[in-house]
Amino acid sequence: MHRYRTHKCGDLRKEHIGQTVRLSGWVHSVRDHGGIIFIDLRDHYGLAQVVIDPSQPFYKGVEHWRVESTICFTGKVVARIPEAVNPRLATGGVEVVAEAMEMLGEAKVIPFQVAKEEECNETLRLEYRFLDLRRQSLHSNIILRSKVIARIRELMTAEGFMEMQTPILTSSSPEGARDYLVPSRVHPGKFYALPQAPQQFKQLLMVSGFDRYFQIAPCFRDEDARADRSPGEFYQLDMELAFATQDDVFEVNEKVLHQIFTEFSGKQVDAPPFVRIPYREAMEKYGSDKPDLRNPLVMQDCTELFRDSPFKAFAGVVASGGVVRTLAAKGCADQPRKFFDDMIAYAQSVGAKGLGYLRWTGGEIQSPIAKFLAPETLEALKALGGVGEGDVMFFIADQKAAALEIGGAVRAELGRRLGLIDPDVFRFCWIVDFPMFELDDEGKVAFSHNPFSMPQGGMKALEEQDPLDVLAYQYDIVCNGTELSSGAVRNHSPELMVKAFAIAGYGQEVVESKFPALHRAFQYGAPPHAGIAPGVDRIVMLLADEPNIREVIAFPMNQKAQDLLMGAPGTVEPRQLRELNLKVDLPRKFEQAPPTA
RNA sequence: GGGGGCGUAGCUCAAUUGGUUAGAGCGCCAGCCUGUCACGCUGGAGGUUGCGGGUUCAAGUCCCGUCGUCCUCGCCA
Repeated sequence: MHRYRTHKCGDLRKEHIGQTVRLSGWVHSVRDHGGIIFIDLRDHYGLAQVVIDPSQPFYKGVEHWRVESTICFTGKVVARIPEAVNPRLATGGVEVVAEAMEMLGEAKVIPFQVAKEEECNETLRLEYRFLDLRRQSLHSNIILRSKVIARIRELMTAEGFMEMQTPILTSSSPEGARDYLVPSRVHPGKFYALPQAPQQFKQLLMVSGFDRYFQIAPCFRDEDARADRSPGEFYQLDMELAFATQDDVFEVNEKVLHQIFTEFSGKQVDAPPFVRIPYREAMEKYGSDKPDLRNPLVMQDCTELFRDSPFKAFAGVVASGGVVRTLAAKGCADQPRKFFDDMIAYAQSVGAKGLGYLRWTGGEIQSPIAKFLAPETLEALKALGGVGEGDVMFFIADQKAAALEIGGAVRAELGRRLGLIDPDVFRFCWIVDFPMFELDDEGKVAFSHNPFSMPQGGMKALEEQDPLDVLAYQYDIVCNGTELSSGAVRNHSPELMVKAFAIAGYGQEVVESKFPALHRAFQYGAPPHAGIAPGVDRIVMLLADEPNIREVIAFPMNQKAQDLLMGAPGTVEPRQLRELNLKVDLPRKFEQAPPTA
């Protein structure tokens, strides 16, 4: 008989009746009836009920076992009497009558319950992550993550992609997020950087003649956390395709993502091809470059209807170069006054000066602004919004960029409050045609996304167009309002690269010194190539229906980028610093070494 | 770095306008109980109300500061 187990706890069925089995697992719950004790023994696979009779020599000790201890039982599988069958348990038809037991690992009193999943403060959960991971919801999220990644590997391989590794210790890149740095012992004063993404390596693999690359790639960025952004590190399904167009990238991703989302959720998933929305159109209609398409509301322009309006609040905005945008919400005219007051307060909280509205209810128009509007204006608005009795139109007047942003926020809030978001579907879209350049804070032309993207129109566009009008073959994929990834057709021409950098204010020497590998490689026969890198954590988050990314990561850091279980980051020995030729020079605030976790 | 929420027993939470000895459920400890499966019943222990200061006859409650945590803005080529 195996030292620890002949079966898994979740295995036992009626067919095992009569067999002597050995099980090992955690004490999930103890039900002590004085004359008989029931123990639910739990492992990764399930629960089994073990019965301990008072005649057993170990009976006395069992009463004092703490839950979450690990124990090995040997005993006979018997059928439960009909009244004692538990239909909620896969193993509920049988139980194990213990004949021998061995304590494998005793548990202290646990700081929060594992068997009963009640809310618990997150600091404690992170300090005792190994206990939290035993709990069913987190445990099953991590199982889901493993299955999703395994399936992604199968699907990508079937599409002809090769999984390849790229370095973790690499060089710091000048653009993008802050790097995590690793000091070099061999080269005093020099540093490696952890890759923010394997971007340049995967492009080099294309130049190296590999045709289709993918990797479940760790990415390291020293940026502050959000609910959907884990600090420090995260994983991408990184991929790159040689001799490929934007459509080739879309086709593969639509196929793989549709398959994954269909297989691992009960929700309805958009069928390929996914909707493609130009960036500027997305901003105009949804006020966002990651619209949630489950929300049916769409912004419309009604600036001209207010240009000469007696409603000075709006006409004044228009006269000063601003715009008026409207959102038509069907069937919410009978919402209570509080609803409209709350919407106005919400709009103001996101920067609006106000929020106008028209309600078609009781055969008339109820609105604080209706009296300022001519009958023909009201008719024109009604026609524009396609509204009628029972409907409402909301209005935002501001300078264009602000109006779009506020309108986007109001659109999302209306969707939430009015229950317009179908929770049982995954709606995908591609946002395409991002601008190549934008103005930075100082009003200078800068890359708006990725300096490696191919400008649409090539050299001719770079030479002849206003840089701010040049579009890039740059795209995002969005699911239910979550940005899963950015990608691009890459700029594989050294001349185009130098020209693009020149427009952003960098000389050729900058390209050569900051991106020596790509600049050199592209001069020796580079294939046109394109790629993308959907976020694995976010995919699993959507599939698990979790609002927080930590719920799909086994060992996440807290918002301040600390690992409370391992105590990272921590101090190191002076010897280690000397070896690296490093001296720590703390700001006054930290002169007393902060206590480590 | 900025804004907001939260911080009361091991855990989750309650405590009227500032007013008696800060309570409950779960957990823990002890006892009882032979068919439970969130077992049940009885009893018990457990509190610097995050920390420091202030206002007040009186502070968990109000004010100031500080720390922790979460959400968010900045940031995320």
